[in-house]
Amino acid sequence: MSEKGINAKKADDFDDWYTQVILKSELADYSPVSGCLVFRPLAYSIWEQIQQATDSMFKAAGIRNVYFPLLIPERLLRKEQQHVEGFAPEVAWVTETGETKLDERLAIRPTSETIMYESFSKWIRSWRDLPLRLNQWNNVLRWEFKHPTPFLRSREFLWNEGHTVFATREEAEAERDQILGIYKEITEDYLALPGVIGKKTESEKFAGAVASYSIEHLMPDGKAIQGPDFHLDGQNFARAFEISYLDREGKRQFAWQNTFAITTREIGVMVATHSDDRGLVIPPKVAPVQVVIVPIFDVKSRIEVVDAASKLRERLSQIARVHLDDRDYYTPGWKFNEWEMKGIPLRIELGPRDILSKRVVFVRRDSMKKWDVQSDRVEEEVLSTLKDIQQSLYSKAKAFLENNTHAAEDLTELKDVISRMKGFALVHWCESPECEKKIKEETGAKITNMPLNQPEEPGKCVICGRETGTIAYVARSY
RNA sequence: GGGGUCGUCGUCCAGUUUGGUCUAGGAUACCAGCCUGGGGCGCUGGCGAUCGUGAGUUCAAAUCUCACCGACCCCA
Repeated sequence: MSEKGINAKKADDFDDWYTQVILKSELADYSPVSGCLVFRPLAYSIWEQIQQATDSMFKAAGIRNVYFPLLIPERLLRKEQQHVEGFAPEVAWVTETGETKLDERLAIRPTSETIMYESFSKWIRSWRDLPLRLNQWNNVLRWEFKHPTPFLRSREFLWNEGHTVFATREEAEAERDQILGIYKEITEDYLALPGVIGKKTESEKFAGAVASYSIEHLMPDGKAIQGPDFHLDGQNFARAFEISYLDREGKRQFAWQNTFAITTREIGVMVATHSDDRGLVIPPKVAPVQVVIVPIFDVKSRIEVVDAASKLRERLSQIARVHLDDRDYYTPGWKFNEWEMKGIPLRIELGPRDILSKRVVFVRRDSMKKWDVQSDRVEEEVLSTLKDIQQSLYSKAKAFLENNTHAAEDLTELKDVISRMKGFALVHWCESPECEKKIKEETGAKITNMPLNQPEEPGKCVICGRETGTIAYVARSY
């Protein structure tokens, strides 16, 4: 096989395999700037699917889109103490234009809290102005020091950043489950990616937040990676930016705020989770092309076959995103390999023999199963197959997550779970920073998050043995 | 954060150990033509590289030295 194919095995050499899948499927490419990836059409169209699905759910929830500038004046970035400390090392600055040095340097946004909240403080005057629920789809830049990995850790990435403002703490906190519910639906039902939902620890929470929540995925190499997140900001930013309103009694009150995000990292998690040694496997719901029709013809049958394939495409375009590959300078075998590499969920082959017997050949990408379908049943079979692939990818990933989550009672068991079995350990934890730190030192793993539904019965902290009602997920992570 | 491997046509690699044979070789891709077409098919011809960047050593550097940049791997 030529170098077009992937020559690393997912099971043996995960990192090499991951890089090859991304480059060879033409999802993305490296750029001249380290850590800044080129999203090729395939990756970008997957992102558009994620974006459109998420965006319509946000809109249904009453959230509106805005766009704020890329550049943030330094004085704004410095307004919230913990926020600036959290991001300072990773911020890139614009300091001059042409030959002229700027009076005040401008940060390239690592996130937009500070520039948005400057405006919020002007816009919010009365309880009638609340809630204010805004979102923007954009790019952000964080100059990471760890070495970048395509999609999973890049310096520039694309995301949504939701920024909402409420009159009361209760309303703000109620938004949490709504947003996490949307992210859960996107990750599970669209990307076929299961995860564990929970609260981040104090040391891992977002810079400036009161509490952070996340969906954590498990990668095939047994390491956890943070997915979408949601932050309760309390009144921290409201106080720093003077976002206040007059309540019904005419009293001035600080507002309550939240922020939330899903990023292009999900594309990387999706690739890593579902794909195999042949290349990408894309879940049907986010696949830019769900069905590819490959006509098979020789000189004599060419016109007849392409004509039949075009008619089939017309029919199927009513129910699915379908592409007809009628290029005549590649052989069918060549096309099979290409579309498999690119992860298209379902292939339909149509040749002279099929026309005679009024059938077509189906091949599904996830299982590579091949079977005949009668021509008059094609629509029905396409719909049920796509649905089944979507379901099957999720079930497989879910089983992997469950099979790689183990309870650990003490440090010995924890070490065993982390180093030997990989994946998540579920432990009791006394919530002390000392024990959290010790987990990291002793195992190289960290607390990813704490499940929202905590157990009724208390247990003993995995490190110090003190009684505690808190359980937490621990894993090595990206 | 610490350690390691590597950088040569678009891509993957040989050549570096022992400087001269390199006017840098192969495969693949690409272009033209033929042939084919149910798993990356075959044949002929063609295009394609100031050897990552910069300095140094030398009569002579892809090859030796130093610095920088970048990619990848392992560990925390």
